[in-house]
Amino acid sequence: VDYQKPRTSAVILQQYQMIHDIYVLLDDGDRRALRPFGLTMAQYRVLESLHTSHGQRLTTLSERLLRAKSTITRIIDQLERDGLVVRTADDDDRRAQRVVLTPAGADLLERARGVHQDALNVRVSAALSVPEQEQFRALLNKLHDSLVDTLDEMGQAVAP
Amino acid sequence: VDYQKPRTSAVILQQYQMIHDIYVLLDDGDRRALRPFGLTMAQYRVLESLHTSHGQRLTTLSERLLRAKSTITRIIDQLERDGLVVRTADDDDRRAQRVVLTPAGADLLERARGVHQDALNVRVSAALSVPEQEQFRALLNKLHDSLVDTLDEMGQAVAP
DNA sequence: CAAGATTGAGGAATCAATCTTT
DNA sequence: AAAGATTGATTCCTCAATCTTG
Repeated sequence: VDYQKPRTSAVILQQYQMIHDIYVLLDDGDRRALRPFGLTMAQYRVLESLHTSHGQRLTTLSERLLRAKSTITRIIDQLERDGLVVRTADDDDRRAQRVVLTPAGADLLERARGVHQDALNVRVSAALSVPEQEQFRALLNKLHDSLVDTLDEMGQAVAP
Repeated sequence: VDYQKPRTSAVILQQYQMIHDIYVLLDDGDRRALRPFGLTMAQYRVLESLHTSHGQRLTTLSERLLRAKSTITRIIDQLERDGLVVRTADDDDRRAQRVVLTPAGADLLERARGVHQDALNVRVSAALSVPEQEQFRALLNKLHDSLVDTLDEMGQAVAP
C-alpha cells in the first residue's frame, strides 16, 4: 500500500472523460446545425463574440475564445473573404486591427443562431430539468473559473 | 412578443460555451502532462481503452472514443510504429483487426497515467469539493447518456 | 525589447472513395 | 449490398519565426 502518493479518485477520471465526450457530442451536433450556413464552430463563436462586443482586437478574440493568435488570424481571413467581417484600423495603436461585423455577417449570425440554439435547446432540455440546468451551470462556472486561475498562475499558456 | 417559437434560455447557452471552454482548458493541461511521454490525448485515450478491454476492433474504438474510423486507423498506425500496440488477425472475421497493448505500451500507459491523473486531480480538487464532484458527475452522466440517445435516434453520425 | 498581427511548416481530424471479406 | 479497414485530399489548429509599431 502506498500512503504517500494519493491517486486520483475514479470519480474525477470519470468526470474528465465525460466532459470530453460531452464536448465531442455537442460539437458533433453543432457542426451539423452550422454546416448549412457554411460556418465552422470556431467561425460561429467569433461572430457571436463580435456581435456581443464590436470592434475587438485579434488578440482579445484569441484570449476570449482560447485559441492561438494565428488561428484567429486565419478565421478572420476566411470571414473577411466571405464578407462577414471587416478589419478596421485602430486609431490609437497602429499595430492593432479592430474587427467589425458587416451587415451580411450580422444577418448570417442571426439566422445561424436560431437554428443552433434550437438544436442545442432540444438536446439539453431532453437531458436536464430547469433546476438541474441551473445547478449544472453553477458547477461549470466554478470549475471554469478555477481552471482559468490555475492557468494564469502558470503563465499564460493557451495562446502564446 | 413571440409566443410560438420559444428560444433557448441564456442559461443553456452559457452552459455550452462553458463546456467548450472547460474542454479547451483541460485539454491544454493534458497536452502538457502527456507531451513528455510523446503521447497526444487521442493516443492516450486509445491506450487506456485498450487497457480496459483487450483486443478491440478499430470500429469499436471508433464508436467508443467518438472519432472517425480513419482517425483511429492513423492513431493505431502511430502507436504500432512506436511499438506500443499490435494489430492481430481476427479468427472469426477476416475483415477485422484486433488491437492489443504490447508490454511496452502497457508500461508507458502506466507511467503516463500517474502523471496525468495527478495533474488532473490537482486542478479538479482545487475547484470542487468532494460532494460537489459527486453532484457534478451525476449531472454529467445524465447529460451524456441523453446526448448519446439522441445521437442514436438520428442514425449514427459521428463516425460514418 | 514587448505587443499586435501575420506567415510557413507540420500535426491531427475528417470526408469521400476504395479494397477486401461477409 | 453491407461491414471492417485503409488511403488520398482537404481543413483546422498550433508552433515557431518574422514584421511592424509602441
